[in-house]
Amino acid sequence: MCPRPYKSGKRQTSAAETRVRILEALRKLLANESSPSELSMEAVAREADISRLTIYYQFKSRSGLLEALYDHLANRGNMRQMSEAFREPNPRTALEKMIRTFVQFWASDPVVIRRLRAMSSLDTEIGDGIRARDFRRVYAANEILRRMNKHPREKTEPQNSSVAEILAMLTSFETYDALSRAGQSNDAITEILLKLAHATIVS
Amino acid sequence: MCPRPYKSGKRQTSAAETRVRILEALRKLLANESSPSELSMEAVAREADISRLTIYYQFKSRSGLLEALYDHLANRGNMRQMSEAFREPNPRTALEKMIRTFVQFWASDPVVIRRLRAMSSLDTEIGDGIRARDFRRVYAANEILRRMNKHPREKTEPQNSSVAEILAMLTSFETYDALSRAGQSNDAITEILLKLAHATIVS
DNA sequence: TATTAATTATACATACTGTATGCTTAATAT
DNA sequence: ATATTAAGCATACAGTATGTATAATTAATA
Repeated sequence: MCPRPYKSGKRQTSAAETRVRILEALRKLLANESSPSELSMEAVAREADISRLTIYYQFKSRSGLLEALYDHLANRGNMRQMSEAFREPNPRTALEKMIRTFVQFWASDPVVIRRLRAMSSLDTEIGDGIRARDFRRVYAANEILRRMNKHPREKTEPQNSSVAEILAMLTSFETYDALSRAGQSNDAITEILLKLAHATIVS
Repeated sequence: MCPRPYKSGKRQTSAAETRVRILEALRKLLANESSPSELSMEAVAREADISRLTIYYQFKSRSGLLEALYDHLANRGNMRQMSEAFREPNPRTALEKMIRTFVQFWASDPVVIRRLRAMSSLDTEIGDGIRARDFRRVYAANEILRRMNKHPREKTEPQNSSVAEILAMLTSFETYDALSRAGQSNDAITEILLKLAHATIVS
């Protein structure tokens, strides 16, 4: 009857390790080209060498598991570099760093990201979380444009208000994926995006 | 024991009508925003007011049904305009017509196309068919570039060989969808793509 | 020593895919 | 006119998936 908090300790650490092991198992299965939609909770549990019910215990549902994977991927890819890009005083350099950061991130695990995003298009639960993260690129681009003074407070010109959205589109996974699947190297993609971004902001 | 061909007649016509009714039912279910992944063969059968087994009879499997939908959508959207773009003698006008054609097509049923493409990313059976159709845009862009004499036989410059792939990326559904979801109108998207395409071919 | 978090085992309800078998009906061929 | 066939449907079944309920186990913590 007495509530005992159990703030932290080995148990929490152990549980966190379990979560990572589950997420890594999921990532491994999704990365396997040969198994496209053979993604069952039981398969993930087998791969992680734990019980199927532990997944439900740690991540409420299938959707919860997949949503957690997106943040896990952001930690694996170097998405922390984005804060570095924001600290960059020169806005043009900031834009360049933003482009390079996202190319590197999308390239870190394209197959997994592609499939995860595909599932999010079919499941609103996951979809909302990913769309919110996608919108951060619009915000980041807007911030950079504001610093360039190319984007004053007055939004009279509709041409200008769409620039951030175009930059967000250019730095999207889908843009990277289309060019990557066409055989372009990551460096080549970066160059292409830098040029297109430049053409966008000077127009 | 005697083989009787049964070439054509009312039965084939009736079967064709059934196929269309099934495809339209599937399209309606996929277009319904509220039902994301509640897409079962039984639901399609109910919507089409036929038996579930008729779907398997007409389209071998679930994958077969979804693959058939893509061609069905191409007929509904005005994809026949692409041949018109090809007959255009002026290559710049041809590129413009290509962009307008695809914007119109993607806009014809974006929710259905998005989900269908998402499923194709998870199912190799459907995925191959859609990737083959996507590649037609690279071919079309290459043809237009060839007519512009911007793309001679010698492929010494890697810069030039990637132009067609960039144009194919710009006319992709994902590019349209990113801009459309950001709130851009179809006309605005067309203008944006025309500018980006222009910036690509003059670089 | 009692309590609790984390994990597991067993079982179950529900739903979906795909196949097998056979039946019906209307169109078609001889 | 009669046999044949395509199209569609009813029932049943096997296999697999998600998610929940219940209870048991183990190790960490109060």
